[in-house]
Amino acid sequence: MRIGELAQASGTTTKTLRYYEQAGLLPAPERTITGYRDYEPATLQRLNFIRRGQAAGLTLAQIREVLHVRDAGGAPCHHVRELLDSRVHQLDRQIAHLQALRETVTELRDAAAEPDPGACDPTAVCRYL
Amino acid sequence: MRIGELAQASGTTTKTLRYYEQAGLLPAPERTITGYRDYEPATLQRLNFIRRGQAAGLTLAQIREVLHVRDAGGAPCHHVRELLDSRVHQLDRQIAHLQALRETVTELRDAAAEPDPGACDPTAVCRYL
DNA sequence: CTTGACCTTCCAGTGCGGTGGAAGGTCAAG
DNA sequence: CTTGACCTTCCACCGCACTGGAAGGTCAAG
Repeated sequence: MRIGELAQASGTTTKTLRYYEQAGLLPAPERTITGYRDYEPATLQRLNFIRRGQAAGLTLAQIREVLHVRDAGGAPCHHVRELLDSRVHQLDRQIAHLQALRETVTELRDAAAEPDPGACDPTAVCRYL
Repeated sequence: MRIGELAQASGTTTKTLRYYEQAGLLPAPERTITGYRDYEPATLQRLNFIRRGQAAGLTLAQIREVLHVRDAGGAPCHHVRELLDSRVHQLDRQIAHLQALRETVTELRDAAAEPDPGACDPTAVCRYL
């Protein structure tokens, strides 16, 4: 299949597919006599995998590592589990951080809800922040 | 005060201070005869405000707007309240999104905790993601 | 034979908040 | 007078995941 076809089938763009190739996420496909990329249908599975990885918040670099393990003939299960595990911990930290921030910002906003411009010191810019 | 002094007093770098000036967050300071930047001490308050804004997750562009309101002689209380309010809503959305993602990723990780490489289809790369 | 959709490569830019480094001027201490 | 810390401008680069556009080749339909 040609690149436009694959792009449509996978819900992405030709630009992105060429970028993935250059970034080592997709292997360089066969070419037609005239130089057009000619993808195997299985590439669609690979792109779906990439999308699932992205949906889980993995970086393309992490996804690429998994793909390379698979391409080298290995079973990346263990590697994937580790990635997911560290991702869960990262999410826990992010969530905790955002929740604490939400507390702080909410307090600031409530304090600013009934402003008293007269009490402000212009050199401090705004006492509500 | 010179730029290095201000950088140390504010806990940032000379690079960042010049960047803030170029970005419109700091006004161009006086210069000594030899061209050195000569900051007023009040600039420290301004930098503290910028840091508080950043700590609340505001972008430099948003902080700049507040500063410009203040520089124009206005009281930015109302503007600040709106910013903080929209920031709270944004945080709510981010937290909800990350929590849902955490659920999904946790499930994936648990499924991958006892892997069965034999059941995998290499063309799908990894069935645990 | 032309039109228009598709493909190719290559280079450059996006947003965000800086950071790095080169080439050169200034200042205080010794 | 020299040394070393500090300052100046300017231009370029970081990560991340693309995106835009120019200049040109290919293909099928009409």
